[in-house]
Amino acid sequence: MSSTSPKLALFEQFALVAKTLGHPQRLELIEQLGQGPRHVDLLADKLGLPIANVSQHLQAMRRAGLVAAERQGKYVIYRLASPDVLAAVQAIQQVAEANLAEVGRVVRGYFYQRDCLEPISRDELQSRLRDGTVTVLDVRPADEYALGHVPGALNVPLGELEARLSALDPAQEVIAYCRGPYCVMSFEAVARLRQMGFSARRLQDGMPEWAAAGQPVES
Amino acid sequence: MSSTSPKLALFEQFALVAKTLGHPQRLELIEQLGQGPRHVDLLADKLGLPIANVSQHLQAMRRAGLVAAERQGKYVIYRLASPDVLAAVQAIQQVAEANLAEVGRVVRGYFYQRDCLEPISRDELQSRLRDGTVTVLDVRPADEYALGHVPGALNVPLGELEARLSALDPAQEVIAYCRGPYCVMSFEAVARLRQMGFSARRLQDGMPEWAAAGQPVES
DNA sequence: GCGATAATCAATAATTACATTGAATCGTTG
DNA sequence: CAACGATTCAATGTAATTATTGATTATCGC
Repeated sequence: MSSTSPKLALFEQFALVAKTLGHPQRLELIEQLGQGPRHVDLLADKLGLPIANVSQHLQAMRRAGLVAAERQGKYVIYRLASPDVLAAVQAIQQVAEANLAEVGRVVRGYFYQRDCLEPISRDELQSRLRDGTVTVLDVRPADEYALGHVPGALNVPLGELEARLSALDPAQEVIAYCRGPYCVMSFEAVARLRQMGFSARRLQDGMPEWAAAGQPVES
Repeated sequence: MSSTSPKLALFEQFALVAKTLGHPQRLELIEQLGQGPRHVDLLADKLGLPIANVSQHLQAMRRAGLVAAERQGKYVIYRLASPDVLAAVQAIQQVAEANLAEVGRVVRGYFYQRDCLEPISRDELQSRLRDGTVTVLDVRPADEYALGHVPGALNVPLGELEARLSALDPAQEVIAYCRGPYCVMSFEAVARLRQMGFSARRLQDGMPEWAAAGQPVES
């Protein structure tokens, strides 16, 4: 009566995708890969995990159709299999934020407490970039900046923020961004900048989403 | 330097959501709940699983913020925690369909082979319903029809299709729908109707998506 | 209150997922 | 072609998931 065999086969494949997403460090890998293709060593370094472990996670994700790999010289470069992957992760985050009490608590308590202002949208930033009325700050580590950033953005990693304040024009609004909606770095940067008397705001989401939205990337 | 503690806590919650989605029969439960709230017994019956098993799956999903439960008399009624849940499942299905060879094969081979025509969109069906120029067929089992269906739709379960052909006006186009994009029933119905000389098409997706899109539901 | 029905809980055994270790490939570079 | 670096593979023990069973709680109708 109902469809049994092909349907189960499909659902098992869907489940494989979801199950493979169901691991915090694999989500972190996706966050990294969302910023651009990376090789295994670098990813292992970023996550602070043994290389073999990361390699196995990446292979599991490859089997689930989440990432793709390509050999380049002695490196194996991994990248997201398609932009759909980021969309799926975002959809899951949305469910968690809406329905899991703890997530809501952390997000509202730890994140938004430090930033009562609305973030600036990607489109708005684009147009203000053309006008030249903003300073854009990429507060990620230097290597992530090097692999792709918003055109014209200055790379000022969080740790160097205070030391490099003098490079900023106090008259211009500062827009900070980092890895994505659940990365605290841009929140932290905005909070500190405001304390210093700057007019500062966050960019909506972060780098992976900027690239995924088809905005230009400079490297 | 980077955010460690609150971020890991968040990612673990996200992973919990994804991991909980990573089970074929839990996806089936979500498909059922996407059609409307249900109690445990009925769900167990639909899936052909022991009640205790379904109950445990439902509780796991409740812990992950996917479903919500409410006691009504001696029944416990479960429902999707939010429409986001369907969106997340769809995003995962999209990843699977795009990047997993086997899924693409099954979908194209088993499903689309039987339906070379484009499905009709929800909005188009709405407007043609107002004009009265279509017959809408709900080919799901009677009990699922009873719990909510497209206004004006006739309930003709697949098994009874041939027996009830006479009730259809051969001059009108027939639109069939069932549980969703990966349910074969409407494909099957359309194929048989065409063989009988009817002009038949599928509705895009199915009931859960119809309801999730805010379209009217009759019960 | 007493059965009857709906659902959950508790305990188990089987399976699967995971991190870790050290060895084995693969490609480059001297 | 040998040595090296990047990655994968294979094997291990541990932990987490899962289905199943039977017992237990909650609610209704009488």
